[in-house]
Amino acid sequence: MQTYPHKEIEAKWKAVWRDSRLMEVDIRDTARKYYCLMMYPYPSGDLHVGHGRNYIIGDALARFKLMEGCNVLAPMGWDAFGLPAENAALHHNIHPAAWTRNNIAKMKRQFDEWGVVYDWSREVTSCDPEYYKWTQWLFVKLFKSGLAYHTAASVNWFPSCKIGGMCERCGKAVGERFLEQWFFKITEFADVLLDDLETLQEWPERVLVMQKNWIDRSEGLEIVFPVKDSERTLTCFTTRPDTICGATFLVLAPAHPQVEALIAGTGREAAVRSFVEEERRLRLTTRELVEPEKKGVFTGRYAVNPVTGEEIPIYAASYVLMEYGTGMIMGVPAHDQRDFEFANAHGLTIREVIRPTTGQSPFPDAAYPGDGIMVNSGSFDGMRSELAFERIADDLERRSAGKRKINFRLRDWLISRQRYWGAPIPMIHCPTCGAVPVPENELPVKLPEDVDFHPRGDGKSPLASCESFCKTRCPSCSGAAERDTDTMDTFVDSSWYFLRYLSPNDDTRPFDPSLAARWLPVDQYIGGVEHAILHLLYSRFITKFLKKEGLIDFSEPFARLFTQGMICKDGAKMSKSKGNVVNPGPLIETIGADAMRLYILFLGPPEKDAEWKDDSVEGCHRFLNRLYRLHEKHAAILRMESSAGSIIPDSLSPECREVFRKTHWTILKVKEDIADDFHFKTAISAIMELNNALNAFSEHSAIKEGSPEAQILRYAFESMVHLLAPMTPHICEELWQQLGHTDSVFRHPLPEANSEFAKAAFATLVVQIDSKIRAKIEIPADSTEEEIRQLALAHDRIQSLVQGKTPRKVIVIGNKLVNIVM
RNA sequence: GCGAGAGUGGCGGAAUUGGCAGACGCGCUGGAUUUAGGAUCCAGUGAGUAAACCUCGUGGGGGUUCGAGUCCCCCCUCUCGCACCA
Repeated sequence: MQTYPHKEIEAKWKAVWRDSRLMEVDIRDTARKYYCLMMYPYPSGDLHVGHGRNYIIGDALARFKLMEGCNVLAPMGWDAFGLPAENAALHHNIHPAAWTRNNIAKMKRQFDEWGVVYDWSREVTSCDPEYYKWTQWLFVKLFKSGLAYHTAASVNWFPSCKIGGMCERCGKAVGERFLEQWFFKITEFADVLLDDLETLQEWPERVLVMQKNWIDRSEGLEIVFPVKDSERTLTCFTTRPDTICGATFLVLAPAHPQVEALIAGTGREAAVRSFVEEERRLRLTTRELVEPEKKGVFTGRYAVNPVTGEEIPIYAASYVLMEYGTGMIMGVPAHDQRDFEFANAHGLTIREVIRPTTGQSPFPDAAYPGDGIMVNSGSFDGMRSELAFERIADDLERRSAGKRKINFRLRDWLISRQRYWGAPIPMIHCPTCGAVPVPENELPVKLPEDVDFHPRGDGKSPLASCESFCKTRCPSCSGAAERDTDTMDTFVDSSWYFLRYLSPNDDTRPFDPSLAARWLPVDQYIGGVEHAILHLLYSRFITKFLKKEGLIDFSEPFARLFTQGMICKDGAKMSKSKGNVVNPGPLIETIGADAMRLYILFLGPPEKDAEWKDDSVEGCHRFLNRLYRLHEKHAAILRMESSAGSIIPDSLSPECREVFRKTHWTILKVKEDIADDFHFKTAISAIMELNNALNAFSEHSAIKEGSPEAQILRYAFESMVHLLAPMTPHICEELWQQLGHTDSVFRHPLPEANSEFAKAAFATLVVQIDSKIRAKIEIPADSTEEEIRQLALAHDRIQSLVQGKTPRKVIVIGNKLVNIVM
C-alpha cells in the first residue's frame, strides 16, 4: 500500500529540532512565561504506550503554547532513587547507579522516538550528588527550623527477605522492630495545607477531596477520666462531648502503653495480654482488613464519667487505633455505630442521650449519630445538642477535666528508609552532642559506591556495613561520631525538583530565588492521579516551609493540575505483569510516531481512562496518509499561492465561501478545545472534518493556479497543518516546509480566526409541531425572528398539518428552531 | 459504610445557556478499481417496518417545561479513592 514516508520525515525533523534547540527556553525572558511541568518519572527503563499518554499530552500542550507565542519552560528529569534499582542490583549483579543510568538513556531514546521534546539543558537527576546535595540541604534547613526530629518508631519486619521498612516482593510483615527514625513535622502545617486547598481552583475536584480526607481535621475535646482505685487518669479525644452522658465504657487500643499498668493486680493480666499479643500478630500479617465483629477484652478496671459520676468499665479493643487521637475513646453506643456494635457484643449499657428533632431515630436498632435534643443528660435535658457541646466543653475545661482540641488524621512524615539507594540523611550521631547536622559546606554526604547491598538481617540500611561511611567526627565537638545510615524517602527528592529546573547547574544554592519568583508557581502540572495525595501534599508542604523561611514568595507550587487517565487493554490496566502492554517500538516502525501520537490523543477525554484498540490505530494512520496525499496532489499549487491576506470573503463562490467558513470555524474550535481542557480528541475530529471537506472541494472544483479556489485551498490546508502540528509534529513540520516556509511551524503564531467568518450564510431551520420535527428549511442566517416565524408557518408541509387552525403558541429559538404548539 | 465520577449505536466517544441525539474515528454492508486485497475511492450504517416524510430511542421510574442526554426527586449498575480517624 501507498503510505507516506514517515521514517524519513520523522528522522529528519527530530534532528532539526535537536540542532535548533526547539524547546530550549530563555529563562531570563519571562514575558508570557508558561511553565509546563510533567511529573518526572522513575527511570524503570521501558515505557509502554500507557505511559506515553502522559508525555504526549504534555508535549502537544507545550508545542501548542509555543505556537500561542508563550515562552515555554518544559523541562524533564528523573526520580532516580528508589527500590527497583536496588533490587536489580541484588538480582542482576549490576550497580544501582549503572542500572539507573542505562534506563535513563533508554527512556531518553524513547522520548525522542515519540517526538517528545524537552529542554534537556535543564535535566535534573535526583540520584546525582549535585542534586541530592540540595535535598540534604533541605533536610538540614528543616532540622534547624525544628521541623525535623527523630524518635523511635516501629518498622515492619520481613524475615523472608530479611529487610525492614517496605517489601514489594513478599508483602507480609511478621515482626516489628523499633528504630530511631527521622520525621518531618508536616502536621505543623496541617491547617494551612487544608485551608489553602480552597485556593486551588484549577485542580481536579477529586484530588482536592482526596487531600482533604487525608488531612481530615476534626474539632472536639480531650476528656480526662479518673481511674477508680488508682491515681491514674485516661484521656480520650471525642468530637461529641455532648454525648458524654451516654458514655458507658472506655476503650483503649490494644497496643496502648497504659494497658499494662491498668491490668496490674486485677487478675485479668493473662487474658488481656494474650488478646494484645494476638492483635499485634494479626495486624502485622493481615493488612488491616476491617473485621465485622468487634473483638475486645475487659481490663478489670473502671473509670469515672466526669459528668455523670458513673463508674464505667475499661476495655481494650482492636477497633480503637493507637495512631489517632489519644489511642483511647469513650464508648457512646447509642450514638456511634462502632460503639453500638461493641456494646451489643459485650453486653454493655446502651443509653440514648440525643433524639432527632425531626423524623425517626434509628435507635434502638442502630446508633443515631446526628444532632438533636438532649435526653437522659441531667441538667442538659431539652437543650439542643450543638449548644450542649459548648456547655459541656466549657464545664469540663473549667474543672480541668477536659480541653478543646483539634485533631488531624495527617501524621508526621516518616522519611527514614533503611535502604541503600537514596540520599543519605545528613546527620551525625555524637555520643556527647546528640544528633548534629552535617555543616552546609560539607554537603553533599556522598553515597559510597562500593557497598554490599545484601540485606544485613537486622533491618538496618546496607550503609551500616560500610565502616568508612559510618565513622566520622562530630562537627560540633570533633569527637568520634557516627553518620546516620538511613536514606531519605524519595518523596523528599521530588518535593522540590520543580525549583531546581530553573537553575540546574547552580552549585551555590538549590535554586535562584529571583527566577523562582518569576517562573513559579508552575502554570500547568501534568501527571498520574496515583500521586494525588503524597507527592502533591509533600510538595505543597515544602513550598510552604520555604515560604516561611523567606526563600520564596508563593505558597502553592502548582497553579493548575491535570491528572490523566490510564490506558487499558482487554479491560485491564496496561502492565507488564498482566502481559497486555503495547510496545511503542514496533508500532512506530510500521505506522510512525505521528500516527501513534494522534491515536493516543484521539482515544477520548484525557482525564478519563481509555481502552486501547489495535484496529483504531490504523484509522489515525489512514488519516495522515489522506492528509499527505491531499498535499501531494496539489503540491505545486499549494506552494505557489500566498496565504490568507488577500482573500475577500464576499467575492467568493458558495463552495469557496464554505471552505473559508469551515477553516475559520476549525481554527476557533481547535484553539478552544485544547486551551480549555486538553480535549485533543474533539480538536482532531474538527481537523478531520476540514480535511474531508478539502478532499471533496479539491475533487469537485477545478483548481487552477492563481484562482480563488487555489487561494482558498492553500489557506485552508496551511491552517490545518498548523493546527495539527502539536499533535503530529513531524509530518506537519514537513508539510509546513513544503508549503514554502523556512521557519519552524512551532515558531509561527497560530492563525487568527474571525468568528464572523465562521458563521454560515444559511442556517437549517428545524420546524416542529408540538415538539415533533415536521420540516427543515434553509434560511438566511441573519433572518429576524418575525421572518423566521413567517417562513416556518408558510411552509407547505406545515400548512397542511396545521390545517388553518391557530397555534396556541409559536416559539422561535434563534435561527435554529421553531416549535409550533397546537 | 462514606466520598467522588460515570452509565448514549456493534465499539471508542460527540452534543454551548435545556432546542435537529449519535460529530469524528473504528467495525460492518454494498459498489468502483484491481491478477489479488488485510490497499485506495464512493455510498450506506441507532432500532422497528416492505418502505417512509411514520413510531420508538441517551441505565430504570417519576417530575418541571412548548421542548430534557442536559434541570429536580427516587432507584439500579459500574469505576476510583478512603476505609473502624472517635
